[in-house]
Amino acid sequence: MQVHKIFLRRLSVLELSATEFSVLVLVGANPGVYLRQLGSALDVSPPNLVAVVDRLVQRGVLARLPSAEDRRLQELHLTDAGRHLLARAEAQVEMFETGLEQSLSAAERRCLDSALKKLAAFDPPRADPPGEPSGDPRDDPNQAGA
Amino acid sequence: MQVHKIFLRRLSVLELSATEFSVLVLVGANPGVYLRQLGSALDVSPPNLVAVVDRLVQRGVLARLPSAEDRRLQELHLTDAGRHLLARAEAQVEMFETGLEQSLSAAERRCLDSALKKLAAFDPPRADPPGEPSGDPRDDPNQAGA
DNA sequence: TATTGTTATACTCTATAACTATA
DNA sequence: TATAGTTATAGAGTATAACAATA
Repeated sequence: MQVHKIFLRRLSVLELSATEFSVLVLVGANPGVYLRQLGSALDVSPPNLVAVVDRLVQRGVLARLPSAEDRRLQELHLTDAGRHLLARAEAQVEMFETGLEQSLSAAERRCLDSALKKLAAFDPPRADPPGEPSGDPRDDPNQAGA
Repeated sequence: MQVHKIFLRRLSVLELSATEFSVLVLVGANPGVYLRQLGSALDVSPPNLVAVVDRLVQRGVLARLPSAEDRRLQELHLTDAGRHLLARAEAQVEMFETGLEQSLSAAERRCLDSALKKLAAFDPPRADPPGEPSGDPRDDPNQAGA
């Protein structure tokens, strides 16, 4: 979480949130993606993504182009300013990641990587004993005690 | 982040947020703490903590007792129901942590621990080149490009 | 004058229902 | 009817200013 905070601070230098940065990266790598595709890739619902795209469009870094085949769709593209901003952001992030990597040895990086992969794959053993979620009637709330 | 999500899901079984759980743990370990002390320990501002405490008091797990010496202060204590809920929550968390630990070998745990400690201590090299934050006038927003 | 708990307020994120225009 | 983008709205989480009571 500490590392994530520093990552966000780096992006904030360019007035970008993590979501906005992700949008730039994904649109840059997939010119013409549709809003819904972008949203499912980022796990952001369409209603919430509209505001993000709006802001980036008004900022002049993103453009909505109507699709020729299906007039419900709109292709998302980076503008020239968008490509420039993305390049600056990626430079910031790369610098950040390099700094991070250098604070660990090669062996530590390998070990961390493998440990985190295992933790990310962790599927918790279901352990809901037949006790009620919270409305436990035996929990009569009464006096305090020091 | 994935692990944190699972942690939150465990607590949600008892209808507890991470902050609420922290409050129960800290008040349980420090009976009589004041709201401001609690807030600075949790990095939650007093205005925001009031609502959290309100909810736990109304739920019957926390109690506000007026301080005898300074009538501006209020001691926070767990009720009997609060101690019971805390015990259940700690059991959930302990089960969760045990599951996590068992998905790694002892060597992996040691290595992960040391690597994360180093990353948490990471202090980013200041790298703000004399470029403007974002209002760069040379970023004239113009046409898109596929 | 300073401090504790509190109210009010605002701004971001997130989540859901419903609308429009297309298909 | 189904889908894409959109609007409106509500709920959390977070941040700041200001207030009453007390020191």
